[in-house]
Amino acid sequence: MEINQIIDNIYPLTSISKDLIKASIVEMKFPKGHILFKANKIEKSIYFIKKGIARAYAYSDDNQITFWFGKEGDPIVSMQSYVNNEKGYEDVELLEDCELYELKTEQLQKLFLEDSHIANWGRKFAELEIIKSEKRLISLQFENATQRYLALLNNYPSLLQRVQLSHIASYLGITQISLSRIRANLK
Amino acid sequence: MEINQIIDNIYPLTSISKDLIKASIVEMKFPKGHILFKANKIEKSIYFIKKGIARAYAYSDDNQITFWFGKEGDPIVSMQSYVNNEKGYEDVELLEDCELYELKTEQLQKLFLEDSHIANWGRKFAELEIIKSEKRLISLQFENATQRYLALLNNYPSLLQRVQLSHIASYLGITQISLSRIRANLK
DNA sequence: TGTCGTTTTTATCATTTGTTAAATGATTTC
DNA sequence: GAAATCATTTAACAAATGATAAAAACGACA
Repeated sequence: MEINQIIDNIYPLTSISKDLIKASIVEMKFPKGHILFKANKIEKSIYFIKKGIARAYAYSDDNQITFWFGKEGDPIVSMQSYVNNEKGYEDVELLEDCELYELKTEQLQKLFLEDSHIANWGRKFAELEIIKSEKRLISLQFENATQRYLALLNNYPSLLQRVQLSHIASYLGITQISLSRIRANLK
Repeated sequence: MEINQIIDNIYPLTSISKDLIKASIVEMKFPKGHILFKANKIEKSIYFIKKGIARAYAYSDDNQITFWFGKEGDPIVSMQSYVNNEKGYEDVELLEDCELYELKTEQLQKLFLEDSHIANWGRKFAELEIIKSEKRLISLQFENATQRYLALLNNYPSLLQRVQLSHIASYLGITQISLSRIRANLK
């Protein structure tokens, strides 16, 4: 997805303000498997996915637990870094060859203070992330694993073709074996 | 908690901007048991808790499931209404006699467009809500019920004295009976 | 204090999910 | 195309949680 559309989908901006954001954006390519964010590090940039797919995970004991997937158009953000300038707890791994738009947090923070439209764009950006997070939370608390699996496929039909089941199981909060059982029961 | 402190804790504002927000705020009192938000309704206001405690819940089949607690200093927001001007899915019930600060969303939206400092305040407000939501999500996905119970008590020591165990169990994503077992095992 | 209604705990059994191990399938590499 | 590696499924048993019912504890209040 192109950067103009990504920016506009968040909040409509005049072309002047949009150009200010775009002037701070650099396009980058990374291969499948690249680790974009490392846990326990303050991330200095946020990204938008032009092409490809990514996951965020953290460790619980020795297990990687995936808690986020991002696809074309989605932002990649370590919220702890972005909001509080603190170390994040997650790795972000690219699951396909990716084309990304990089935006340095420091530059964005400057724009927030210099341009009130961009401040409102940043507000909307955060608000939309809350909605996503809240939906996911409700899904985890209200639905059982089977319902969550079906809902995920519904929201994201190509996920099965693009991502290993072990990552999906982990995202759903169950073991891969349990997901296998669920899939077997659905047949 | 007083409104000045609540506003400042989110993002520091000049007294001019802060006064603009405060001019739109009305203090209100409601008795224990009052239903502040009703599901399937567009909520026109957000609130801040001066004194008291509240919970948000939604129905799953016939069961109320509590997914949020708010105490002194916390905002009460139906995010679907606040962000998208759409119907919320939750009721909010006051669990004690409450003193609240009411802020009409429409007035706040105006302030966002008129005052860039307030726009940044609104951005920070949203960003802090993301952090809360993300922490809760991680807790639900990474921790078992016992760990979640202990973490909740840790973050919120007075909760046990102020809220029924049935609400806490529901918030933890387990039945009250299961919470009883967990508590018995901890002794 | 004693009763009533509500909240919390305990007990029993069924169901779901986790754990470990092994078998099957799919993909890569030489 | 055979071997090696990785992903997925199946099986058997253990542990955690849910459902239902009943008992115990607690609180409000006459």
